[in-house]
Amino acid sequence: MTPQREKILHVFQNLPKGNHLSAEELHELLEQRGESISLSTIYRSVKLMARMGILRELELAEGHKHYELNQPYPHHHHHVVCIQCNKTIEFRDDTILKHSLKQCKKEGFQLIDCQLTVMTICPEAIRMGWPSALPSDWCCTRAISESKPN
Amino acid sequence: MTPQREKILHVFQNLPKGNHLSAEELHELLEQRGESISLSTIYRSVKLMARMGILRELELAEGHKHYELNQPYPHHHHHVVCIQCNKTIEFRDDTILKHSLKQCKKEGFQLIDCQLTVMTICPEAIRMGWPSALPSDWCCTRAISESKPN
DNA sequence: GTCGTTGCAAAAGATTTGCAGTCAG
DNA sequence: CTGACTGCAAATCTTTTGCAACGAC
Repeated sequence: MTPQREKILHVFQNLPKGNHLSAEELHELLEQRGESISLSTIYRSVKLMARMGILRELELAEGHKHYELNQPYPHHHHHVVCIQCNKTIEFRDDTILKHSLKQCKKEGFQLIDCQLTVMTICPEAIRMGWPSALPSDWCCTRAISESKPN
Repeated sequence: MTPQREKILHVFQNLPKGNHLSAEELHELLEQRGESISLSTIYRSVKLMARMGILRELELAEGHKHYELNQPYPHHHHHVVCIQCNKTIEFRDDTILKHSLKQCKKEGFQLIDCQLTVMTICPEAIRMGWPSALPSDWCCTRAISESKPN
């Protein structure tokens, strides 16, 4: 545990529920607080923490990874993502974890994390006539307004 | 449907069960068959097909995406991945799809695909004393021998 | 001193994009 | 002719790495 790693962990622990950060975003956020940490260190730290099971590495179809705390049982959650606009919704379903554990036991693997990612088209996009009527970069108004929550 | 897209689709349809290809691998494979398609077109095509729900875009912790056919119901499957060596095992569990559908209905989203990815440590790595005794690039012998299945 | 960690700059990859040429309708 | 698609090369973006310096023990 180094000061840098503590700061990073601290950010995630105080992140509003449902938020997740990319390495780049985490870097900017720390920059703004005057606690600047080099981008390399951030990449190294989040990767390390993900390997230790402290953080979850999320792949929400945006070309870069997002990280969030790997919450133990009661706060463990999964994601529904719109592949058109990347709008993301969290949901809890503890049976998923049970099913994952079952598979792990069966094969002798040790579980670190499990993520159910549900790729979807959001209601707005459907309403807009997806897929034919929509250019590939069209985005919900809602998703646009939420895309920079910080 | 263009000749290039048909060829790509054809490759996936004839891929042995359980295999998945990166854009790069798909490109090489077509090259070898003398049906060369430019890498750009491959990227554009697989992305398009993933958006249409024909292919699944898999993120199996290897730094690049893999694709496979998005099989409907009875062949739909999920993945257990070792985060140490990337060894991947497929498993079927149809209840996952049911749970995903439930969430989609609840929120009014239209399901394209759902993927449960279970991050684990494989038995070999545990036996080797993970995490302390293992360098981050250590890899199971089994995973090494399987890493180039084609 | 040694070992693990950091920051910087450079490198490495994977993926995307601009653009001109091609083809079907 | 128009619109969609391809191939090539260049660009972009994220992530990793080499290396010298630093700090704890």
